[in-house]
Amino acid sequence: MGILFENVTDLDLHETLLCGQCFRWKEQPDGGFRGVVRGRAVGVRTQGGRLILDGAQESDRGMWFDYFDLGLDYGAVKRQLSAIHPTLAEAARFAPGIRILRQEPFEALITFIISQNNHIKRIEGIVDRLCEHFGEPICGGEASPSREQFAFPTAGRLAALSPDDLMPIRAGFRHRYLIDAAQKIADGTVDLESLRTLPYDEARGELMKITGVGVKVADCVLLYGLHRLDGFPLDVWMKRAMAVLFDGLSPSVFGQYAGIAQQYIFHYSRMHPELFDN
DNA sequence: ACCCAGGAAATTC
DNA sequence: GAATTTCATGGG
Repeated sequence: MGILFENVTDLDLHETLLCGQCFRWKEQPDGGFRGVVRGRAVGVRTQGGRLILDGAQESDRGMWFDYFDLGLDYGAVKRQLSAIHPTLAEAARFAPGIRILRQEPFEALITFIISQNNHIKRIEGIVDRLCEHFGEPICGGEASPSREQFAFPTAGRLAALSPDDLMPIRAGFRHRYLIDAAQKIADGTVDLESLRTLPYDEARGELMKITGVGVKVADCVLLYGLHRLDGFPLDVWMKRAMAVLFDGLSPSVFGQYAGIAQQYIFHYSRMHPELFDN
């Protein structure tokens, strides 16, 4: 069981899955990755221009095509972005295989609430514990040599909990934010799917109805969960990068693919922390 | 002991 | 209103 995509370009799994946009893919000793998307546990690897999904069902081909954003020509995007600023061109050359995944909106919401004032390493640990404690165990799919795999928890399941029930995941002051988010999704106060087409500022405003969601987390949810590529999350790394590497330039110059530019710059900055020693 | 982490809420000025 | 403090937790 598996799915094969041929002639895949501009995709490097290491760059795409470990650049800080997602938190559930685990690198394997053979260089592949194992992870869970929309309740499907798979292994993923590349061979030249081939993308191989071990344990995936043929009926999910479209879902995986969308997840890795294979319908967008990232070569063309890079040419367009690289013409805007030489440092952006360099950042894109540094990790030319980054793609913006189409993650589940609710998962993006929860994981980026967890991300606030936190390290990526610790975010991954909290998300793992969240799934192990409150996600449905997955049967079938990719054989799991080490450990059972779990779907990301549903909003309904989390909405029924109280903040103290989250103690085992050790997310600290974020527990009440997570429960508030789950409740507002479960009861329809915030409709994530409607945010795909809403004007950007209105979509952001909807997300900010949730306690614990400010401008930055909202921008991350819109970019990584709803594929709003015009979003440009400004975290501590990006603020430093714009100030130091782009001389205070406004992100608006990056246009409709600003979100992709952001990911090149974020990854480039994180891999070159010495640029900001002062 | 002290500092910071893909921020945002609560408090204070 | 704008600036500062606090919020759990863990690693350096």
